[in-house]
Amino acid sequence: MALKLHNTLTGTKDLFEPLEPGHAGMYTCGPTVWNFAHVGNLRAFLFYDLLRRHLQVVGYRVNHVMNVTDIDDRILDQAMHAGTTIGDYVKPYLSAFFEDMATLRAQAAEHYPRATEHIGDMVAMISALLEHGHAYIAEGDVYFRIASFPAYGALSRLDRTGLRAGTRVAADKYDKESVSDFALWKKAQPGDEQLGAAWDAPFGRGRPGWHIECSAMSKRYLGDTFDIHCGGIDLMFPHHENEIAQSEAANHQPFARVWLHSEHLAEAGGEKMSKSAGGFTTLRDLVAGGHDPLAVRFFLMANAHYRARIRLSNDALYAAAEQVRRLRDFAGRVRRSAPGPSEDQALVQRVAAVRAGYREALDDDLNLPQGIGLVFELIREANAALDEGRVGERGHSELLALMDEVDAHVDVIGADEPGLADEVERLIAEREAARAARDFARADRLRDELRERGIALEDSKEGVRWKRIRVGTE
RNA sequence: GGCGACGUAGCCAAGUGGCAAGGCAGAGGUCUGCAAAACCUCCAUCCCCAGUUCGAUUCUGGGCGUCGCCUCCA
Repeated sequence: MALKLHNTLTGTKDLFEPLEPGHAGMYTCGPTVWNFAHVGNLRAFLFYDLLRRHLQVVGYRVNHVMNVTDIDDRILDQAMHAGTTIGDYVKPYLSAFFEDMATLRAQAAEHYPRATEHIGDMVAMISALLEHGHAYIAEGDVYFRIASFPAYGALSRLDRTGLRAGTRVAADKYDKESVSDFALWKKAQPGDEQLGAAWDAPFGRGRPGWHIECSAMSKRYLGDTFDIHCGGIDLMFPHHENEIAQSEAANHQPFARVWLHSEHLAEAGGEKMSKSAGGFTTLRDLVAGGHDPLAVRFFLMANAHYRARIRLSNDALYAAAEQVRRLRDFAGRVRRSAPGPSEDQALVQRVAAVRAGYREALDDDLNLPQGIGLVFELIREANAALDEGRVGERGHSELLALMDEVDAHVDVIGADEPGLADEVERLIAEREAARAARDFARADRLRDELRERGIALEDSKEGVRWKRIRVGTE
């Protein structure tokens, strides 16, 4: 079965057909590095990760561009308060972003263009828009003329005539021709020079509006028309709508062919997580709270479908940690077990069926939760078969293949185990000696000590196994 | 006010016009020196009311509830 993706433009799940056979170009709206990314941001970024990984699984060579917005109003405000330049202000948050992505095991994109490094591309595009009457200058600012782009609104299906005669919109600037026209370029303000936030342009010194960066940078790295554009659902309007208008008006070519939007992560109370709405949770908060980053990754990626809203909660995170543990325990068990003498043909067929079902679920608009459900069901059956020695050569290799396929997306199974410290090894040996001497009190004491240090032991016929566990109580 | 989404067990969640995946938590059991892991068993009239249908959780209409977008936002 071929890959189907839910395209916001059509509103349906459509067969994915790339412009160029075997290649997939994707542009994903990245972070604004004015602060740490919150878990809701990270959910979107892990959705991108799932998409790029599955495109690779299907066989595409992926060219993934993820922009970094390093200039916007919030950054300007913060830099001004901090008495520094936007470049310096942004630095720690930029590295924090890459650290978080690494902690969550997100694959690196092929390009991470920064807005401030592509001002020239933006200026060129704005100039083209001005030339063709799609933009106009008003008191030094440049606006996009929405009236010049009749197709505006196709993505979000927003009826602009129903716009509320709003307080905020009207209170904006009234030198715009229409309230919906948006800024492409903002005239330099007195403080902007010190912040390092002003550039020369034929239409006056200033700084870019927010939307233009994505149009300019996607063009630079992927061309006028490209395969996939992703973002959080809140970017659909107006950001993505504006991108389409700018790009298609400037390039006279269709923009992104497929639009994918991921749903929000909500706070425990059910409300959308965002800075303006109050508190927000970062990955660092969760890790400090004792949560395993792998559990966070699994929760954000596999707990629910990307187009379903999810709520962040400790319980959900603990449940995810258990699922990760179960996957890892099972994969480890298969890996270390030698194929048994007898082969349960029914099991072999079951594994093959689950492999196919898993792939089919992912091909169906990246339905990882469904695929994972199939896998867990099989794990129970396979564990039983392993208990009874019914897994032969075929079953063994089928199971290994399945777990590799699962890990190609979730990437929590092969995540490195830290090496066993010499001291821990010594303690295990000591405990074994105590057990052999039937000094169980001493053996249990040693096991408890290790547990307190995050090492859990499992006695089995093949010997003592150890693994890392979450330390402390919740 | 306009547009839209969602409501499945204590919690998270997939899904389908025909006996309701999966995970977590819980109860009982097998195994174990004790544990852990694993396995077995148990745990849902799919928000309410109408309609269409042989049959609806799934389709249609209405209601109630939750949330999102319309304004910076992943």
